[in-house]
Formats: sequence, structure tokens, C-alpha cells
Amino acid sequence: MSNRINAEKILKNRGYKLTKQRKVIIEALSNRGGPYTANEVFSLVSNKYSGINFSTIYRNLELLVKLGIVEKLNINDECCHFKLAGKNHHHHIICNKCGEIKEIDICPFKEIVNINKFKELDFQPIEHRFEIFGICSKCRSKE
Amino acid sequence: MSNRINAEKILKNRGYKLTKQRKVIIEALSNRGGPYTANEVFSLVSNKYSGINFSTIYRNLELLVKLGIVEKLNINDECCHFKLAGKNHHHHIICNKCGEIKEIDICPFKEIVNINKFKELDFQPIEHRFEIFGICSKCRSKE
DNA sequence: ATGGTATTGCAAATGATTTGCAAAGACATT
DNA sequence: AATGTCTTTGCAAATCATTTGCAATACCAT
Repeated sequence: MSNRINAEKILKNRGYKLTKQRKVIIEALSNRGGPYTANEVFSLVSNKYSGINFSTIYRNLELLVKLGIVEKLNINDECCHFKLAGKNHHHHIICNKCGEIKEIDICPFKEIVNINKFKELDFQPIEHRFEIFGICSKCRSKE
Repeated sequence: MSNRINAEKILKNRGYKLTKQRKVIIEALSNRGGPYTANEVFSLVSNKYSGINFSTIYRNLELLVKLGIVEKLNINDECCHFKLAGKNHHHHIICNKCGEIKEIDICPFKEIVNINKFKELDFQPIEHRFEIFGICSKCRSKE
């Protein structure tokens, strides 16, 4: 089942209406991978539905986050990024030059929680984030 | 050498003036550990220097970040946190209930970069972040 | 097709952070 | 200690991302 169909099903099941705005937002996020700012989502969506409002974008991104369809990332200070919540857990590499954000399917978590020192902390982990900043190959080759 | 003295020395060496405002900001961050929002820094500092302005706080936090004295964290969407940049590299555990941010001196990075898959990415890592969200022991015991 | 309710667009509010500018302060030099 | 220069501050207003109240509109079960 495609991401799009799945997301629409979740909305319906939970009693939310499937508006044209919601459809195009989900479509935009489903087609292309990368995390987008609300601004970028707005641009993508405006192609399909000019006239959509910014608050609609925000309200729905927030809703989709609540439903687990979308993930919200705090990569930098400027603004949040949103991306389709993958079934597959992953982290990100972010290029300091071009700002490109890419997924990596390497996760350091399993090993970490088993360390004794971590157990001593008496902290119940729920979620974690791991982000690597650096220079991507494209930007490196441009120098 | 204390954090405070060290920070003041860096400022001087780089040609920045050691104003009363800068002193109290550095003092506030040096005395207490935890990452603080600009708001919290303002409160802490206001005790020692009432009348200090918010833009002074922001301008100087940004300067201290530039000089490597302070670290800026993007923990949540609301606002940034600032903390004294430790010589010791570390990460954070953040309580989802009380919001407390604590340092942990466990780092998953060394193992990660040696994985073949990571090398394939052809990405030159510079910096990384690893944050674990969950429930701290204090909040758990309150339930 | 109709009606009730969720959702939208709009415009204004909010909250964190930044900026321009004139006045005040730091500090090297006398 | 006084002087001059250049940085830094306080203030008020601007900015930018995000949120909110409200009336108009669109969904969708009937």
C-alpha cells in the first residue's frame, strides 16, 4: 500500500475529513522524500492547489504529526522540517554547505542502551535523534 | 583554569571588550550547568545586573557561540538552548515530562563512522548530535 | 440534495530573535 | 586621570515562523 493511500486511510479511520488540501499535502510529501520546511511544503502544494493557505499547511502538518503520518525534525534554529514518517527507523546526514538532508539507515541506539552506564541513569528512553553534520560529496567536489 | 576565566581570556585575546554584561552572562552559564533558553539566561543574569537588555543577551550568546565558548542546541521547536561548551564531548537525555536536559558522556559516533555503509556515503562528517527523549526517574516515580 | 460539523481562508496575534541607531562604556594612549 | 576611538549597549521597531479567532465553506453521512 502506498504511503499516500495509507495516510488517507488513517485520516478516515480517525474521523478526519479528506479535504482537497489534505490530499495535496499528503501527495507532496509522499512523492518526494526529503524533509521539507512548511515553506517548502507550501510551494510544492501550491503547484497542485494554488490558493491554499499557510495556516492550512501548518494545521495539517501538525495533525499529520499527531497521527504519526509525518515526522517533525528540529535540524536547525530557523524552522522545523517535516517528512513522511517512514516505517523504517533512520537518522540524517545534513550538509553544512548546501543544507541537503539525507536519510541514513544506520542507528547507534541498540548498542547504546545496553551499556551499563546508561542503565545507571535510570532513564526510560522513548525516542531518540541522531544527526550528523558535514560536507556532502557534491559540495566537496565543487571546491 | 575556571570556565569563567577561560572565557574572559578568549574574549580579550580576540579583541572583544569585557563588558559588565558579558561578565554576568558568562558567570551565569559557568556557575550552573544545564542548557538554558535565552529567556532563562536573561532571568539568571537579571539578578546580578537588572536592566540588561534582551538583545544584549542574544547578541552575546551568539558571539560566545562564534568563539566556541558556548554551544547552541536545537532540542525543541520553541526556542534554542545555550550551554557552556564543554571540553568534554557529550550528548543529552531530555525528559518528555519535565523537560529537564541532562548530559550523558556516552557517544555512539566512533563506532558509526567505521561502518562500511557509512563510508559508502562519501560524506565528510564534521559535527553530530545525539539526543535521547524519554522519562526521567524523578517523573517516573511521581506517577 | 440536505444539514451538521469539521475545516478552511483570512487577518491579526504571538513569541523568539534580529536590527538600526544614538548614547554610553571599555580601554589603549597620553 | 583625562582623551579619543571604536565597540557595545539599550531601546524600539522590524522580522520571521508559527498560531489563533472567526465567519464562510466544504465534506460526507443521511
